Amino acid sequence: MKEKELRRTLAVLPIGTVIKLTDLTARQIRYYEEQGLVTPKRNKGNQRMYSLNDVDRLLEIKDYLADGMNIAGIKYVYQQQQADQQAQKQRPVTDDDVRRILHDELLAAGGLDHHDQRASLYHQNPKK
Amino acid sequence: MKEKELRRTLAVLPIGTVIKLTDLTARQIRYYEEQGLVTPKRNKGNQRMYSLNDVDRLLEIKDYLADGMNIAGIKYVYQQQQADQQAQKQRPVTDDDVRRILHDELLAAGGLDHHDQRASLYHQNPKK
DNA sequence: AAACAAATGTGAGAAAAGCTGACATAAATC
DNA sequence: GATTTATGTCAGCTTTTCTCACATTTGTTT
Repeated sequence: MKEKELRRTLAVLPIGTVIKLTDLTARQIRYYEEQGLVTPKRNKGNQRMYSLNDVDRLLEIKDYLADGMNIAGIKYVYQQQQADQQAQKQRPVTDDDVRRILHDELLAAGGLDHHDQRASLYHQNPKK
Repeated sequence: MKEKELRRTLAVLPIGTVIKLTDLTARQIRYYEEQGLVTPKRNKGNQRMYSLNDVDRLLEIKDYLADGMNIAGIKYVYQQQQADQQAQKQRPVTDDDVRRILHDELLAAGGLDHHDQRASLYHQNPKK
């Protein structure tokens, strides 16, 4: 997984932050979770921790609802997407895939901005 | 400012998250702030909120300290960097700069992954 | 219209996390 | 051996988050 994606999946945002970022209420956010639309991690104290991807997901949900779709509909959309992804995994790799993957790898290799090798968010050092 | 940079400057991480990310103690993090090495924002409840850039800064500080540098030294380094940036601002724009800027802009224009135009993390909608 | 379901509001009581300020301590430096 | 530097620890208080329950609103169904 590329470092940018990693950063987007890090569950580091408490619900208060998500409230500000999405302009949803805590009640709404927890309700959408109850409905299985988002699944935040929990910290040691059992508090919900969200990733940037979760925030995007919540903004999407907000949009869908504003469009008149109901939660059952949204649930269906996400189930469908997941099914698509599963199917994708079965599909054999084409030449075109190879080219695209190679291209992505090159971008990733050149795009890092770590300050040095000793300590980094994404590659933890062994404890001393 | 490009959206990636924007994301890195968003002060959304409470100290508990930063502790996990940096493996520093709360005491250390607050002490470095006391020494002017980081300046987290505060939320409405007066709690410190850190950005990803702040986290990088803290990891840097950790490295410097591990290298035997003391806080006065680190302070000096950051003052120096800030002075450099100030000087940079005075300098006129060269042809090379223009090329680099144009290149960055193009990358940014093609690299966005917003789901749609209505709601987004980085361009808030007007309240209804 | 009455009843129902969906989505959200609201409040209580408890737990977790964060704050400041003070004092303690280990290691390095004078 | 006295100071300074960097960090640990504790106490008392505030803020945030948790779950659970009940209320309200709006659109749909009998």
